[in-house]
Amino acid sequence: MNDQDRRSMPLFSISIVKQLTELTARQIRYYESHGLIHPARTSGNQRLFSFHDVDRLLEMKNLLDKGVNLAGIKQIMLSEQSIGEKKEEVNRDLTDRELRRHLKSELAEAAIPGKNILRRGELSRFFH
DNA sequence: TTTCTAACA
DNA sequence: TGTTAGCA
Repeated sequence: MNDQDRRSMPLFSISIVKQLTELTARQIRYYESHGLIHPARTSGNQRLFSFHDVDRLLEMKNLLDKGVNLAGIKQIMLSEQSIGEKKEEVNRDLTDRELRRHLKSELAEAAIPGKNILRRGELSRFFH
């Protein structure tokens, strides 16, 4: 089993996620209804969150504390997804120089206190 | 007992 | 977003 499988493994009930993220159940469900997270479901229709879901929620919480609204968060999360895809796509056949150019344009596109994304480590190694 | 959906004095 | 109602 690889890291991706582990990160996307549905493990936590909403009560656990509430404690981990300090968000209310109402908020967590609301964000799901807006497509920001995609928790799995038990046979009884109860949500099961993965590390990946929790991670996204934590990032959203940080943005919320910085005054970003739901619409802004949606864009950030979406652009972060495209960054991940771009990274894989780019790592295959482009030079390091071009990789940086792509990532910077993505961040500029996000046009947000992108420091949050950088601080999480995902991209920090590309900006020394 | 906990979570779910829907709806609003 | 909070909160409540009625289920599963």
